[in-house]
Amino acid sequence: MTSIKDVANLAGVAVGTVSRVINNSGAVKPKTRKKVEEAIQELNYFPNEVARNFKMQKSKMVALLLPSIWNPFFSELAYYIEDELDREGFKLMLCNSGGKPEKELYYLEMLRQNKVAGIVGITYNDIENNVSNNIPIVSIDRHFNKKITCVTSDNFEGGRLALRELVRAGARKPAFMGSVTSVFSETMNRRQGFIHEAEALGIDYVIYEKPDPIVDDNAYIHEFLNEHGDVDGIFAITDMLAASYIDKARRKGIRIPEDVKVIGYDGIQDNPYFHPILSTIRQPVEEMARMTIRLLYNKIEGIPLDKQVYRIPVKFKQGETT
Amino acid sequence: MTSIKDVANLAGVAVGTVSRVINNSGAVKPKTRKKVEEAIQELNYFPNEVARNFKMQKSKMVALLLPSIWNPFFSELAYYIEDELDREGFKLMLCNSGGKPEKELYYLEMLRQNKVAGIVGITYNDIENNVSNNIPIVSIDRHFNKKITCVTSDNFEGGRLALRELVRAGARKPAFMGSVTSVFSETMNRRQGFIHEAEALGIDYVIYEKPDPIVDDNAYIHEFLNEHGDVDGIFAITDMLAASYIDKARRKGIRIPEDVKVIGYDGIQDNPYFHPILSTIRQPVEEMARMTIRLLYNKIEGIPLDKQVYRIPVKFKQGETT
DNA sequence: CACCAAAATGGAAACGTTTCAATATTTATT
DNA sequence: AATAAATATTGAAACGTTTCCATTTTGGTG
Repeated sequence: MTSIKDVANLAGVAVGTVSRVINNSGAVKPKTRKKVEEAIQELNYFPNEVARNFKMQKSKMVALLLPSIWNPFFSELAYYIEDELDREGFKLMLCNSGGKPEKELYYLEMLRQNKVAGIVGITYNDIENNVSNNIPIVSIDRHFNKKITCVTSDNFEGGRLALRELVRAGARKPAFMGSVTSVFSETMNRRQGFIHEAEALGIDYVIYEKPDPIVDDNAYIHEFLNEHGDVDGIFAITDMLAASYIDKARRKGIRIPEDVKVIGYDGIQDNPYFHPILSTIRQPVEEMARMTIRLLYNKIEGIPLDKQVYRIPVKFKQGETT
Repeated sequence: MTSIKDVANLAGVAVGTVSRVINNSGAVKPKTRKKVEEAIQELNYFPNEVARNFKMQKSKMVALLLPSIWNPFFSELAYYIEDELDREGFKLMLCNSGGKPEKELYYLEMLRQNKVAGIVGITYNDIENNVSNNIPIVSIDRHFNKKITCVTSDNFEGGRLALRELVRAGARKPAFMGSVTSVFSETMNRRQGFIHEAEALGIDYVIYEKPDPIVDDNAYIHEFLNEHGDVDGIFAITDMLAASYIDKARRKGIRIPEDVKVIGYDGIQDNPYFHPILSTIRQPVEEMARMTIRLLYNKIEGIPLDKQVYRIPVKFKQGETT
């Protein structure tokens, strides 16, 4: 492989000069620059980025650590994250943890050894405590402790909005469905917002929490259908849960939205060809992604952040289910 | 940062010895090994992977270059690719090209500078000609020239299968819909298989090709509906096109599958909650992903491959539309 | 105990950059 | 034309590994 030394030789200058040319750093005479550029052309030289990273003791690689890229919410997020990173010449390394703590730790260790510039984490562990060194981290949707910066949609407001929309659509007794047991997850606030708004409006409501996030949705939904025949509105904590509920409810002869209005959370549907088109609280994925990366840049450059948690406003997206 | 030198000092040995310990290479006395391991513990030392990559002149990074991770087909693919890579300690770098040639070239250049171990390409350019150096590449679904290895689903067989299933479901006059203008794309074979089988069975058929892949599906589908009222079976070249067709056909009062049977291609739906559940030719995404990576490993290690194109069998997946 | 082969260890070179102090060259000023 | 100041260039050190040759240590054998 041709190196900076070969270029220097051919151009008849010292390696330092070539370095200054390719980095546009320091002064170099136009004539010299030309010679060097010609040599670069001639030899088809390109700088060895690995050597640079090594010498500089830092890379332009950011890791995205998430449960599964297969999940459409995460893949949309990844899309925008990559786009934003690319604007500053950063590269994206993708790590699927499967949500398994041991895999998260394994990746964290690997990332540290690889001296990545930063990490975007969507994790189930208190990663900050495990990353003993100081790789800049921004977390999405979960905040564990005071040290870690978190970007999230405004879950509380989303919960309030969902309740209001259900009521506006005619629901008299709305229910909250879903699992919020992941203690550090921001999702708990969706429930809190829902409750807060219901009480503010003096509306009768049901909280039907799923005790264990792992357990099968089917049994949970069936049980709900049996126990709460009087509910006429559902706020499901995710779109997937909403879709699953609708499927089962319809099989029981319940009409959506006539009998029961349903609102999800996320806004994963990006085409209008698959039904039901969910009414949902849309997470501002693009904005979250871009903000996450810009905050990470600040951290990488040591610029202090003014907040610990950044909440991005959500919007209601009208579908066919309210 | 603590380096191998610090460990050597603390353990009272030479750096070479420490290196042999952490790499399990060469002989080292149990007693010495113990000393070194203690020092490593004590100092919380971990090897600098960047320095290693530099010294070894190779990294364990594989790049996945694709149009958009947001596309569910690609995100599933990426999921399995990452999983397979991880088994051998390789890492995945994600590059969204947006399908734009200039962006593909830009990324290719960057990957070369970063000395990635290999590339998985889902591209619209004849990348092999642009990657003048010899980074190992495996392409998915497109093969441009004789040099580049390609993994694809068995598109020809998929086309035959689609035709057969439409006929089996009762179609008397099936049509092929979609754009195959991307010359190097393997997708052309879907059409060819469809035609081949129709002629073998002596079935009347329609080829309604979309001339320009960029142009809006809506107009194309409307035109089709006006011109081909007698068609009672559709093989759409992608699931998305199938879903779009179904949406528009139903608005016109056409019943699916009673009036027209529809089969897509891809198998992107992985949950049964959104309708229509498409009958489709399912690409064996997981198998394609794993085979791609294993072929790439061979290329990385210089093991010659026995074929140029690897076709993985497809399966018909019954949905609600046939 | 002396000797030898085998095993273990030491230590320097090399990988391709950037950086910086030292030196050389150019330009401006008188 | 001499000098000072500004500009340009050189070349070596350093980054943290691995590797390989040279040297030392070990253990077994006669």
